[in-house]
Amino acid sequence: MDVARSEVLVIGTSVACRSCQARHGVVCGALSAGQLSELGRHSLRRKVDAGCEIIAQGSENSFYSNITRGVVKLCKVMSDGRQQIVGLQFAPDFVGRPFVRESTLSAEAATDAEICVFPRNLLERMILETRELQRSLHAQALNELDAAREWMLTLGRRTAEEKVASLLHLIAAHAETATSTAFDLPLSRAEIADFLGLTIETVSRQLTRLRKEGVIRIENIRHITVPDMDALAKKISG
Amino acid sequence: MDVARSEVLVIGTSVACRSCQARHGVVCGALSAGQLSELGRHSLRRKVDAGCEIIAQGSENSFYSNITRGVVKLCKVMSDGRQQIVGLQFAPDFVGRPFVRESTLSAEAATDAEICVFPRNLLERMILETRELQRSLHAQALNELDAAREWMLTLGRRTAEEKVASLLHLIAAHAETATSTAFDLPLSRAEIADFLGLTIETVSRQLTRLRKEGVIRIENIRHITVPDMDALAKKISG
DNA sequence: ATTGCGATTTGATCCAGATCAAATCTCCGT
DNA sequence: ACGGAGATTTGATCTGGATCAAATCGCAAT
Repeated sequence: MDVARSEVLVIGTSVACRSCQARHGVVCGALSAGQLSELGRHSLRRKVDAGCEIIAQGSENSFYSNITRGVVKLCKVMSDGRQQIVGLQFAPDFVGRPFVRESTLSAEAATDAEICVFPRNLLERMILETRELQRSLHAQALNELDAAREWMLTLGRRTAEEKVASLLHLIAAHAETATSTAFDLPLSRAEIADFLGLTIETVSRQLTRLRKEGVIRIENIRHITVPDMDALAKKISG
Repeated sequence: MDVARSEVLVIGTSVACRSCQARHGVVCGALSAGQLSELGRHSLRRKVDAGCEIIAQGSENSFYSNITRGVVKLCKVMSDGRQQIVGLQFAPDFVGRPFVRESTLSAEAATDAEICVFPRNLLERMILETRELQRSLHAQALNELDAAREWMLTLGRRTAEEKVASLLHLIAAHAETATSTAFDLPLSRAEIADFLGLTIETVSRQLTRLRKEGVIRIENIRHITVPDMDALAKKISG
């Protein structure tokens, strides 16, 4: 854990998990008041800056988290440096791979974020004890699997323009604004490229192409508006 | 269900699921004797030919299965015909997407196969009733998620030669022979292309390239031997 | 305001893999 | 054995996206 780039807000009190529960964190939302209090005593709330590595690829899975604010990217890197983002997670998702010792991917805050961290052993014990927690984590795993497979279609069979449009559509769907026609990109151009299996140059060219076609407006480098969401959707062949 | 291309072996007796249990089917392996008997009374064993569609994309999820023999491919197709295989499943995997009404992908037998089919409602009730079944399906979902993410790296960032080598490596790992240095391809060239996000021509060229390099021998169109598994692994940049 | 540096865009060229086209190979039915 | 049709391989060419190169932008530190 990169302590230098994170700030621990609360340690070792049952207060720690109130925030998760209030936000229906996948873990905390499934626990009884008593369990929540026990979890709270052993958990901590962390504020992490964009870019902070929460889990390192190849490291031991010694803790898990709930995301309470912000966006987390899941990334796999090859020994020669090529890398691929294999998932984006948003509040109130659970982050971690239960029941496996070593992580096969890294998890990194894509934006400034807040997470609620619990020790591995305690969480795994609670999963075994608590039907509702297992059910809730099972449901998240199935949703992530659906998302991963949808993304496999994008990676394998869509063109660069369709890929970029798919990403914008995905981000818009998770944007917190009611209109969701204007949103901040949680990813840099390089991260977008790593998500789409493209280069930054191609991402940039496709964004300017969508802009010239009038499908999006690039208010500034991190902020996009979509005048007509259907026009964007039409760019993604179903 | 494409009944024309399948053969129902046993219907409506508690015998039906013995085969799943003996093979440690993900579902049947998690049930008590009493539950197994109830499941057996409502399940049926089917023999399906290669190419038989088990679940159609967009259809209602009205039943689930255990694979007891053979290989099943999970496939997504776009309206313009482009398609992507998003998963391969082997015995004793469970096939289906619990808790979702409509299937977002199709499942098709890649080889001749046998599956044990249960009705949706019964299985979902048993999941809610039975810790061990939920645990077991949760574990499979997590494993499929790991596999899907590994494959996203392959789709997004590996070259055609690395992709083909990755596929051969994957198949070899699931081959049932003890040596696993010689195996049958469960997929045609077209299916391999759809799994790797390539065209059949590129798949064919990469296979002959690997053959000319001495990494594989193509005994016949569906049968490969790998003289030195490490040489194959070296073709896949980690 | 000015400098400096990383992020982004834009331009020029290249190339891995797609596309188009044609042989071969397999295997099934007669 | 003989057709014949689909599957596979091989060849020729094209092209979308990569790579190499150079502005330009954004913004934090001075």
